[in-house]
Amino acid sequence: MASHQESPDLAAELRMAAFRLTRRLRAQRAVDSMPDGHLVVLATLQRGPRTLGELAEAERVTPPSMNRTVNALEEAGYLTRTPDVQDRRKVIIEITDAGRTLILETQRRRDAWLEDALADLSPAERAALAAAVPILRQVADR
Amino acid sequence: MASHQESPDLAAELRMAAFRLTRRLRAQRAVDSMPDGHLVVLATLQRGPRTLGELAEAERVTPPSMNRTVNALEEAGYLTRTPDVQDRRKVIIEITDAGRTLILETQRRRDAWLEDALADLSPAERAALAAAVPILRQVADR
DNA sequence: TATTGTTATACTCTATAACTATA
DNA sequence: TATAGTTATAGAGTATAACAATA
Repeated sequence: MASHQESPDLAAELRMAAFRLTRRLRAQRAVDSMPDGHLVVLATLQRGPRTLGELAEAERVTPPSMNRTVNALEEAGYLTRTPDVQDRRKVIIEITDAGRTLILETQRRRDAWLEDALADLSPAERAALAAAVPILRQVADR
Repeated sequence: MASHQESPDLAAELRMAAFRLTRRLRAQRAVDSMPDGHLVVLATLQRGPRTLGELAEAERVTPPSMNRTVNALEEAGYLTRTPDVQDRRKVIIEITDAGRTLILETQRRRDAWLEDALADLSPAERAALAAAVPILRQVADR
């Protein structure tokens, strides 16, 4: 049936495994009431300031929708808005220290759960995962 | 600092790779207007009939919320409700042929995208992924 | 009296359309 | 006239509280 594949169902099995894993990871949050979408925005801002439009495009969400998310995060003190001096139509959105702390705490919790799980594996199994990670990234980024 | 780990950031890297991959996969749907939660319910029903409470618990959602989802899927013809003859408080929810078709089509599309991506890899890379899949599943199910 | 499912109602997140300010 | 951001409004999805039917 399948021609070149070592496992005919590699795609299906990889899909299911990835969905299950992220589902478990998603459940680990620093602030349980905070929606996942908000955390993703903060994670993006951690890599540098963005305009509203850039954030909206990065999350594949409409500008009004992103505006609401940004409003909530601004009110909570996790980011700041500053008008762009070059083009005053634009607004520069930057993460605050509180936002950075929140992100780090969230990632720490998620990784703590995952590290626990990985610690139960044999060294060979961990090596197999480590070998797979760059390939997974390559597939996801293609 | 890290003691036993081959890559100190294996957990963080695996987390990011898994999130990216599922994000891409989630974008592939058979019916674009259908919410992801609805598809997951149908996927559960594909493994056999369930009561409303079982579905709600499986998705970690409240019964009223699941009821709305089930209403929508029933109206669309993707599942049926039948009273339980043993315990008439219960309702047996079963997937229809239309629902099965929808699920298969969705999985086919998602896997088609993934299979395309996997086809670009070398046999060694595919083998590395195939070796990682059961370990990923073990981690996710722990 | 407890359990299963459902209805009523409110809140959150997202979208489209319309508006303001700037280029 | 076009663009960046915002406001107004509406449509999903989920939650809590209250209710009906059955055990």
